[in-house]
Amino acid sequence: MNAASRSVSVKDVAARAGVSLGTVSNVLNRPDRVSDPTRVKVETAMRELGFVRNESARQLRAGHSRVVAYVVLDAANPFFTDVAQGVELSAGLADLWLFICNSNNDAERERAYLDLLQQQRVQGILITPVDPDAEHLREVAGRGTPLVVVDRTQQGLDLCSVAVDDVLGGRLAVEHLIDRGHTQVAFIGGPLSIGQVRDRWQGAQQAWADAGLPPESLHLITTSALTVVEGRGAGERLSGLPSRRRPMAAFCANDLLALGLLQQTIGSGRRVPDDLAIVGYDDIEFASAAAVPLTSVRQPRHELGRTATELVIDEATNPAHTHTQVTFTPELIARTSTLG
Amino acid sequence: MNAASRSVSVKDVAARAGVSLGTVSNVLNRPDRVSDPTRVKVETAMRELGFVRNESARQLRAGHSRVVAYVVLDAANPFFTDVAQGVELSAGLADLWLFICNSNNDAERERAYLDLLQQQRVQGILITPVDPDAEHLREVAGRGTPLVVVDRTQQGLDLCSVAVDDVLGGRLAVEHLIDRGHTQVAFIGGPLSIGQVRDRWQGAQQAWADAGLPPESLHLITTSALTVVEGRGAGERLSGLPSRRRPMAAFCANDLLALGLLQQTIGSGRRVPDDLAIVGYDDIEFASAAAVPLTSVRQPRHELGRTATELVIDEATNPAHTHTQVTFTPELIARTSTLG
DNA sequence: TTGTAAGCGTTATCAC
DNA sequence: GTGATAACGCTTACAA
Repeated sequence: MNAASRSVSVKDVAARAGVSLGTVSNVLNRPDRVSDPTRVKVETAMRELGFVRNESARQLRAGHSRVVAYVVLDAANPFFTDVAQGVELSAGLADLWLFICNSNNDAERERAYLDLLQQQRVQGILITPVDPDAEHLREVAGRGTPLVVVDRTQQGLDLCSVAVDDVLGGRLAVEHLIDRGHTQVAFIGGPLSIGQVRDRWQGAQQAWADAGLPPESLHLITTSALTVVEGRGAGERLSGLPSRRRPMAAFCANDLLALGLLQQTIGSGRRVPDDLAIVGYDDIEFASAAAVPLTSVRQPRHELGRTATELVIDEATNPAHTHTQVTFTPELIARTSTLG
Repeated sequence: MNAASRSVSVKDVAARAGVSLGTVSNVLNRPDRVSDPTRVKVETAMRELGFVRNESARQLRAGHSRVVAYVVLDAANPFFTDVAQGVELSAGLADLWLFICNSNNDAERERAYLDLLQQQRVQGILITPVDPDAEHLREVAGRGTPLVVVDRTQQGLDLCSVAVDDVLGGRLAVEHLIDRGHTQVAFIGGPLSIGQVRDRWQGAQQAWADAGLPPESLHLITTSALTVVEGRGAGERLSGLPSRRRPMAAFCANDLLALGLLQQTIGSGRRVPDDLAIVGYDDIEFASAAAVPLTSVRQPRHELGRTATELVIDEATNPAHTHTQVTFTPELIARTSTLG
């Protein structure tokens, strides 16, 4: 029971039990090949000494680990933890354990985690990358660690990916607002260096053009991050516009922005959706639980996680694996924030 | 570049560079002892072969890893991801990397993760346990893996812990409501098997008794989980009470409950705080961003994470380490949901 | 049924 | 400055 002591090895257990080291290993790995009395002796010794198998040695021998890792952009965004839940579920079925790593939107940290995980020889890496085109993602896969990009499609065919059609998602959101009769709409999101934001904005523009509406009545309001605070800021900018030109509807690039916008709108005495209709994106749990339940574009979060896990396992175990790009279809969930 | 091929070892690099294996190791660990031309040759070989250090072998040799893990109760609760952020920050300073594991409030999963992490010989484990008195927590520490309990105080002195005084937190919340003139208050939370909930409820009762108010006017409304959905359910039960006996104020055991209650209250046409004052607990970001900014009891989340990390590092590296129980003081943040 | 020994990839010690 | 070698703890043939 002394934390400072060297850790107990199979050799120590063998000595204590008065058997050879191979027998101890047999107790651990093929208990049926060991006689009952011997087995009991060994198990007793293990308990008495507080033996804990050394996974490094095990893995060094076996050549692979029982872990998959998911490197997320932002652990505080419920969207990613929901995807992670999907991963956990299907990883568990394959007897794999999940470690979540937070890159915090920092390319340096992302790289460092990727290096560490490769060195650990994890079974596979799932990642929502800062930059899906970064060379080092391809290197990882090339060096033998299966890797799947989550929430971004890959243009190349040299990596697996699971994603949602964000252009379509943007379309759905704006078509819905057009259906509700809006002719002045704000798109709120940014920075545009984030691919997801770019795609949703593009979809919004397409829907707008298809409806024959003039481009200048679809307003772009960029933010510096996809957070609640930025959403409130965008609301203030919106309020500042002269009422003639002020959009009566907003499509936010994610739900955190939409929740911030919602709060600022209600807080300044205006009503949702009467004074401002709001559409979010992701359909996180807080969206339906908002003071005014939020219309949002739903992504199949658990399925993203599940599919990504299946792909990474296939890449790890199936010699005939071919890289696959899976795209899911988003769905608009209409609630009070646009329906009144 | 073939994912199926055996992974490249120092031996392969040595062969390719035409040097001995020891020299390759020197390039990696003491580059100053190697002549420039040799170093360049070796580095080139590494690049060409796509060499990735094997952490298992490294760790087997070194005896310890560069990882700390934080086992959380619920990865989807922003409170825990905020604590995790504090951990990441200070772990980074010690050149340690953080893996987040989600027990999902399941004692079985918690155990399995603890086993895996011990086997991995991680530098230390931080954990918000399902049951802080569980024997296996003590066993972990006893077997040599430093372990710190986060967000629960330990009665025994045989483990490190960092926590917030939840009894005091409960007091602060209810004293605030008493100050605002309330004489009928509901405590909403559960299940009471969760220690945090028990402590907050106890603090609430103490404040109530100290003010000389009758126990029957402090209503206990238990929930089956600390979630938004349960908060809405509690709101419905509250609405169902005859108006004479209906409390005009509620103290929720965490912010997720409070947000659910807030939504249900506003959604059913009542006003906050005029018809119902609400106090939450944790002060997560969504609290201040709610439609009615939420009065909440703030816990120093980042500091919890930071301190826990420092303790676990001390336990791992300082032979004179003594187990320490750190308790932080919570703080009431008064906002519109009680102030009007 | 049990014991012996080789080897996984790395690092560090010691000769050269 | 460089190269051979032992050791870390475990698993698995194979020998007894």
